[in-house]
Amino acid sequence: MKCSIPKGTRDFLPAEMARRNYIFDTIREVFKTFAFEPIETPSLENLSTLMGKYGEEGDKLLFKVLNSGNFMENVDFSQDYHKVAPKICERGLRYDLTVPFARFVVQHRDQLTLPFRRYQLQPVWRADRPQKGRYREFYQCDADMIGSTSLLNELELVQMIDAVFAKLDVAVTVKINNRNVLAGLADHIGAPDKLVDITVAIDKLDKIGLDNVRAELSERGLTNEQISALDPVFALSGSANEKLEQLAALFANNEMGTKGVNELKELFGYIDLVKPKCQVELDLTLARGLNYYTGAIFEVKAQGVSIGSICGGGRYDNLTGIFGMPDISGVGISFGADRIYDVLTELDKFPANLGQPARALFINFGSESLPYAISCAAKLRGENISTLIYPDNAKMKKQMDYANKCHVPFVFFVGENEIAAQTLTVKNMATGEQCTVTINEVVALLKA
RNA sequence: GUGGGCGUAGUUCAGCUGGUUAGAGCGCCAGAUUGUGGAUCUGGAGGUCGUGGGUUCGAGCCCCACCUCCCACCCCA
Repeated sequence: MKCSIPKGTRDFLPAEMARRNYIFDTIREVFKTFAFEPIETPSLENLSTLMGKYGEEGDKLLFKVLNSGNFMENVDFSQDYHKVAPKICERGLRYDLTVPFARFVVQHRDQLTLPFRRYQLQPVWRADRPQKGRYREFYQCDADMIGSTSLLNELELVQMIDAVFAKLDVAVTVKINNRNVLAGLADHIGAPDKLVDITVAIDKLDKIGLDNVRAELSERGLTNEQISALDPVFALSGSANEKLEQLAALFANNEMGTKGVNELKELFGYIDLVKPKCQVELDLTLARGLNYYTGAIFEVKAQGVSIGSICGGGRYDNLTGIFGMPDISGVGISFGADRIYDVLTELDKFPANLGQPARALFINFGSESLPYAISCAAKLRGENISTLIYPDNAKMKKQMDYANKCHVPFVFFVGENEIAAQTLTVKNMATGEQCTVTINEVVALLKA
């Protein structure tokens, strides 16, 4: 039988796991530093929890799970599949970590103290067609704060992004926008109902150019007058604060737009104070498709790597409301671990010493010398030094080869000579140097 | 979901206009005086040519379908 795994999923070899864990550990460390607490939620959610939260496209990309048992019972299969699907699939795999988190907050509200900050590192699934940097199963690393509308939260998210990518040594650009500004814009040109169409089209500006954006806006049902009314927005120039001043003037009589501008002004004011290492910019074309965002929206791109965004997020004012707990605002970000992996690979930014399973390997000289090797190995392990005894009395070359391939830095020879003298002969595999020492000297050497 | 490309030993690839027993490098295994690796040399194993149909006297090569992976669109981490 030929074996395989489903399209868009992957196995991870030890060497890959070492690099992946380096990413997860780095992100987790930063989350903890900012006082976030971990939670986990199930892979499966009730489909009713997930449906309708990600827009039309999102619903299509949800993996739905067929009911157990006789799922055909009492179902009229002659009707449209859109109607049949919810009857035979009551559960689905989670699409992101934010919606399940909103559900979690509502469900456990009695046990949570607001404002609540949680982090969550778990896989999500999307029935998308796989591509570069796009998988059907991938990990998101989310940090969200819920129960506070303070823009200090937004600032801290930017600081966390800055900290993570500084640690990973990746140059990134953080793009920030605000849904209220986009809504204000739609309002400004007299097409408040076209908000989604406007944002989707505008979002492609740097990819397809202004003319094509105009064409797409036209296709999406905007009049030429409405489209030209957007021109002042495309013409904005200068620093973030300068753009915001120009925008404020444009929104003089626009409540929604003014709210967005004021929020952005406050946030950029905070950001100026903390002076992040990464590049932070106001990008009025940033839209983000997830339609539960209501305030700030973020997106992070690695400089010099074309792989899409590696981190994204925003504020959602009423996600918990859908589950029966209104007026709770939350804001959060999600790091895409798999894309970050691809970026680090492309940039060759992984530390060289990852994936070293053992610090020490004992050559097996056969049963006579085994008791001594076992006790020496136990001593090293007791000192938290990862140690291996070669399991078989194989040829020396084979054992040395093995040490080489596994990148074991120190190989130990404990045969009859060493046993007689109660010493160990240790070889540094990188330099080839070899010396005979006592077990205590070994511990000091390997811990160094 | 739409469009395009790829698929030959473990791996990276070769394979001429369809024509006998499908090749190479790397890797693997075994040797080169049985307590010393990364070098070299010698020998060896290993392929239902992605899967299933079809065309043909004959198919790795041509045609069709399916699958995988990759690329673009859509959308997104």
